[in-house]
Amino acid sequence: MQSLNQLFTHFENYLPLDEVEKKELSHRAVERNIKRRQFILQEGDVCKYFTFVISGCFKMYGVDKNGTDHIIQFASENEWIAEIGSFYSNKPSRLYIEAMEPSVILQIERLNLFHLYSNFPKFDRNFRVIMENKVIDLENRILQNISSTAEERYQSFLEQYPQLANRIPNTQIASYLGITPEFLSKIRNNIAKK
Amino acid sequence: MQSLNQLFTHFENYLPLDEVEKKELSHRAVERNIKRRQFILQEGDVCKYFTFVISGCFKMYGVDKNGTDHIIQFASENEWIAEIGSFYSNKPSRLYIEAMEPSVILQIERLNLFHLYSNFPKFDRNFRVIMENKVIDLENRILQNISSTAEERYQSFLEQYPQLANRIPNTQIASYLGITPEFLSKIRNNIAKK
DNA sequence: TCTACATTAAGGGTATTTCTTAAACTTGTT
DNA sequence: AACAAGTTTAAGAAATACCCTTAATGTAGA
Repeated sequence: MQSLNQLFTHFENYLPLDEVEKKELSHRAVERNIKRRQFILQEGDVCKYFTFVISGCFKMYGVDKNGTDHIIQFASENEWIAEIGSFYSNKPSRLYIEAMEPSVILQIERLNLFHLYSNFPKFDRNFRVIMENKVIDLENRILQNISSTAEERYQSFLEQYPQLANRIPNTQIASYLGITPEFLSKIRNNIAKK
Repeated sequence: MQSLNQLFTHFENYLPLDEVEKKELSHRAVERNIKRRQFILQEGDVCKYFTFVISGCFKMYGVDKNGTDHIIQFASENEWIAEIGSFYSNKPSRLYIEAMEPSVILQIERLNLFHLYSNFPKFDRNFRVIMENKVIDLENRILQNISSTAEERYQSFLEQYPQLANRIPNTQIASYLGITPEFLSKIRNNIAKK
């Protein structure tokens, strides 16, 4: 299956899987087609899957008391997305994960992932490294958030995710940066003037 | 050694170590006493150690172009601290790690940690889980940062880290929250009035 | 132990950033 | 064609930074 090969290739960035591991993984990952605007996780539900994006794009976000969305993470091709807290604790999620484009994903259920972890230590290793990289990204984003103006944050977003910036609406970028769409529009206007 | 027992106990929260693993770990962890204001990592240096705090308290922070500190993380008893990006890539760190109190730590060097990972898969497992928990914390903090006012962020800091709040100066809390000390002072004044 | 220096906390006034609201306009979707 | 979603503009309001002063508290050295 094409999608599985893409996932195997992804693991080439870490410790590559051997044939037995590939076979085990292929038995435990399920491919799904997701429509634009379709949810793969809703607030109140338990996050049952670790999701790998084959094609398309997702956002994970929380909704505040005023009904405003706040995007914590985007995930596009070859990225993992899950509400980890809910996934491991089996408790209801406070977050949503929603497709921003028609997408294809591979999903691994909790017990299946546990099986891989327990029988093939390479998965512990690879996911340790995947998580470490996520920690690095999140710490950088925190530093940005507490030390930079909205305009600086927008500029670094453009530098860090040039592909995403062309793909998703500015309203969503504003939500990710923690500013209003109106203010982002003003920022873009300022930048254009320079 | 007392410190090592404290570290072994910490691993009881994950997959507890067996005797061989404890022995290996004890050969590869070095205890150090650190003075208040002493750095265990400075900007431009490579982060050579994964550090476990036995007692005392540290901050990891970046300094912006104006010379202002921005605290990314505190670490006190039984917490890990490292500039992971620098540690694994062997590249110079952009961050500092500094003791806020006289402290005792256990440090593991990169190659020693790699040895543990490679020979005792339990370390991959345990650090995978440690990293996952860090990702959960960081994602919560991001959500707070992009969705709440400074006063709300301060209130949740007090709820989440009541011990720390009594231990460290408000200037440092302000730096962690991404606001000026003056503004935090005003927030505290507002809260007191209620 | 005492003094000197540095750090911390609080407060006031002004400047800047960012939000809110509302409307008009454009683009995309069905 | 019709509706929903995204973008822009603008004015006033709120949040927060910046700069400065004073007072209290810690800390280190003679």
